[in-house]
Amino acid sequence: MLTIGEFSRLSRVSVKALRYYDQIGLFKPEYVSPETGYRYYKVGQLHDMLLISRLKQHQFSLPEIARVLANRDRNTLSEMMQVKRTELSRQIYNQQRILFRLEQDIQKIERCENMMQYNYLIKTTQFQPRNIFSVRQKASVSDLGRIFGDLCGKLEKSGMKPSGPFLTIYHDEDFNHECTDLEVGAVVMDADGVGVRLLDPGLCCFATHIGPYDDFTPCYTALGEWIEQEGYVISGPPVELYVKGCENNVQPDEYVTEIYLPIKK
Amino acid sequence: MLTIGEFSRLSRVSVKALRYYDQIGLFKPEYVSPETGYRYYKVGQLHDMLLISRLKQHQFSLPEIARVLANRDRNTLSEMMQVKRTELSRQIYNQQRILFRLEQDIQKIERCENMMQYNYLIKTTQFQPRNIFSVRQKASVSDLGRIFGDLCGKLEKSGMKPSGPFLTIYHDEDFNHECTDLEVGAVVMDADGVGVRLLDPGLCCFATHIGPYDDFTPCYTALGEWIEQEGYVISGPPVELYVKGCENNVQPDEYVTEIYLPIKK
DNA sequence: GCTTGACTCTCCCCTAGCGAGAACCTATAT
DNA sequence: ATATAGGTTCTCGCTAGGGGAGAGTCAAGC
Repeated sequence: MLTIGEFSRLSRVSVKALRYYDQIGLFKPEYVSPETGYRYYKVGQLHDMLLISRLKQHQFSLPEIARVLANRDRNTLSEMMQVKRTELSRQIYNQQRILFRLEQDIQKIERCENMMQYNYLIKTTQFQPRNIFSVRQKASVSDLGRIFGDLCGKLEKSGMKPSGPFLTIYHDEDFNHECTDLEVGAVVMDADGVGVRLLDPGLCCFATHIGPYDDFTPCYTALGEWIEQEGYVISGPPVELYVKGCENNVQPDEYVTEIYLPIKK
Repeated sequence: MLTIGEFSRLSRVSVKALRYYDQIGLFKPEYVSPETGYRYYKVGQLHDMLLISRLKQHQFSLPEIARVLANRDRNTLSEMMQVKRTELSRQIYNQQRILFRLEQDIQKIERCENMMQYNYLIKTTQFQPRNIFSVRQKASVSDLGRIFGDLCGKLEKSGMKPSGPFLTIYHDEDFNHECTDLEVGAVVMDADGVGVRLLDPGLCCFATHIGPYDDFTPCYTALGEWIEQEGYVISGPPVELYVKGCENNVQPDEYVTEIYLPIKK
């Protein structure tokens, strides 16, 4: 039998982690002295620990590891590894995008520009009623691309063709990046189909944003300031209208997006 | 004045986060009603929040953001952004390595091999006394590369040339990936220099590991099992001897490493 | 004035452990 | 047999908030 320290050295897992795994029931020592509380492991347990730390290296969460340990067939494991792979490569993609934007901001600072400066134009307009074909669901903002893919599939199946830009409506009251109440859609001509609805008309202010889709937050901020200045109040969920996007074969730097906020006095 | 929900919508920051920032003193609402505890923000605060969420997008920690807000000169910010950039690109590199290893394991599973199988050979030997030139410090395992760089610099300055492989001794009793007591060194001939010391001789068992440096854990496990089988006890810190590494111009797949554990009956 | 629904508050638990501190246990040396 | 060193135990606080419960508050409509 090995003490926790000996087991830690052989398994290259910290004592803290071993205690924690015991506590949550993921991996228990062979024997715990009832008097002293000391944990004792046997050498044969090293193999299981090896699997656990391998999975941890692959960025499995502890509940996921527990699931692997519970049903030790090859299929479950293989499936979960595939999922991890896509998850991990998406993470890397995101990190790379973050790095790119960080470098852009570094350059801005070195050119003594304001990091937060953006090009936008705020105007007010009477929002025209438009027919939109849309799906609404709770999802993460980073899933928007996938949701648009689904939407295009549904559009095609319904036989409709978009006659105007794609758009997103943010229905949630308090914004949450991970899980927000999204409605994504496209402006269509034909109104006699499933899922088509009229976008509420009314007074709006909107900002025109030129550039990639990375971050529209400054537009929202500017709109908020403008609304207060002019003495209006927000009266509905914001709408993002992708006037010129990748589907128009233009570079991200030339994307045009309009961000609408319904307002009233 | 805006309620927390309105401010959340305009700044695209969750209500939870806003409350948390208030709690830790990072970003406080303009006014808090003493009776109801309701938080009220003013529109002008949106700009500061914009900076905060931008820094958060760049993966700044909240204490780091607080430091930026405390001294708002361009130099501090620029410096911290540079640091973040190197940090982030290192993270991406690590993620890519993880992904690569994950994919290797997926292939192993698909070929119905055991994910944990490794090639190693366990032998016992009388460890010869060797002169080593070494530095000892507490550091993270992932810093080993850097520490070896330092060591090479010091070696050159001292005029000594390594006559044998590089090595690492793990002095910590309980292993900790982030901060462990490492001694890295190289075997040298000349004994009359600073920092040169004799490696303790004695009975050892060792495993020869062939392949990249990703993970020696299975070797430690195998050594532990062998030691128990043969009725020995570990009597000192483990030593990793990089017999054939990148300095010998061989591919990672052909690296040879010997992992020693001092033992006694 | 009252109701109602939307909004907000605080409090507690969750991630995957690390770090520090106080108290207890074990093994070696005398 | 005991002193000492060093390993081991426990608990609390920390990251950066998310999720949910239960209760109080605000504003609009009747």
